[in-house]
Amino acid sequence: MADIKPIGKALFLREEELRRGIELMFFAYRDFTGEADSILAEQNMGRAHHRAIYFIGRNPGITVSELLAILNITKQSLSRVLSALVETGHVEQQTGPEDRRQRLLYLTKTGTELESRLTEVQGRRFARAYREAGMTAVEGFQKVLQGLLDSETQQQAGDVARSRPPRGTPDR
Amino acid sequence: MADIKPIGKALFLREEELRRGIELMFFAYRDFTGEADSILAEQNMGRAHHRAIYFIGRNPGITVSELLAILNITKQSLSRVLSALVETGHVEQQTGPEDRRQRLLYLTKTGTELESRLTEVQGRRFARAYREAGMTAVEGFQKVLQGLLDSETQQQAGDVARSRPPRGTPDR
DNA sequence: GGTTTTATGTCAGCCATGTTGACCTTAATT
DNA sequence: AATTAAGGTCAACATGGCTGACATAAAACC
Repeated sequence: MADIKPIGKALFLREEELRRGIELMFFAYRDFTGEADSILAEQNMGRAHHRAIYFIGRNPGITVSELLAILNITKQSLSRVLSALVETGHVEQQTGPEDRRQRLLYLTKTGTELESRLTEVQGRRFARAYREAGMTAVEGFQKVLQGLLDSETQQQAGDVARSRPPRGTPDR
Repeated sequence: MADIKPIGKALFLREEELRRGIELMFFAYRDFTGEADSILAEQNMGRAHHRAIYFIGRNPGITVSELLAILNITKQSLSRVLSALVETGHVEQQTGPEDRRQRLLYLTKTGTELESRLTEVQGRRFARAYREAGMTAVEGFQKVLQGLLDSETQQQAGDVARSRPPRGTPDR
């Protein structure tokens, strides 16, 4: 910001810098999801299952509507995945105690185990990257990713991080 | 690294920090690709087309094999997309001058225009995020994303950034 | 010079995951 | 009693991965 450079070169640098970001995002996201994808494939699941499991694990007792709001997909798409997860015993649905139309979602033991395994491999990757890059870099990383979000997402993303008060545990 | 904290809390913080990273990656990637996806949808294209266009634009004269190595998909998947792009006049294939089995890939004028448009929207998003976050943050961002890559990808990603010597322009 | 390897293409079919649209049920709210 | 909200279901379609099988042309090798 402080230095004044010849406009031509500044623009060139800027474009290169931006392209570098675009490419890094592509490669990093691919590799970041790759390991989890392999584990999921063993269980005949895909990324969609992973996302559902992840956010249910993060927000026990979340409603379908709330989950839809996080994932930004149609209820039909989510429904397919949820049915499969209930079928395979990874997710449990409980009728809402106050509003009985709602189905509150919880991970079962199996679901929790899978979630841990998946989060662990992804966590390891982050732990390595964070360790190598150092604390300052991590702050910058988070700051930039925050800035890449749509403004509507910035709300949500914060909410997830702040973690809704979980709606009780399923009585079993 | 330097500070010694009660193990319990340190682990809790660590896990929260890692989950924050995982979630930010998910949301940021989704929003980052969202705008481009809309533009592509207008033209009846998807992300796969975008990736091909992007990397051909970045490496004029790239061979199908090289492109496959970057994208990490099967030749059948790429072939489908490339055929479509040739059909719609976004990409041109030229038989390799030295090895005539190769088809060197180039963007046409139309292809270049689309590439610019797509890179521009994504670039704008990055430019905003970079500007808001500041130079130090950007460095950290790049460092962490680098660290998230598979080691094989680290090579490639560097190569793309360093940009192969382009193989001539198509003679028209 | 004949064999093997490489680059590429093509056809067919499968699967996961997104979409839209239509329609239904149940229950809370007004 | 009527409306709204939560949720499900069915059907159909598109995209973009995948595998497997097979074809062709040319380079490279022995």
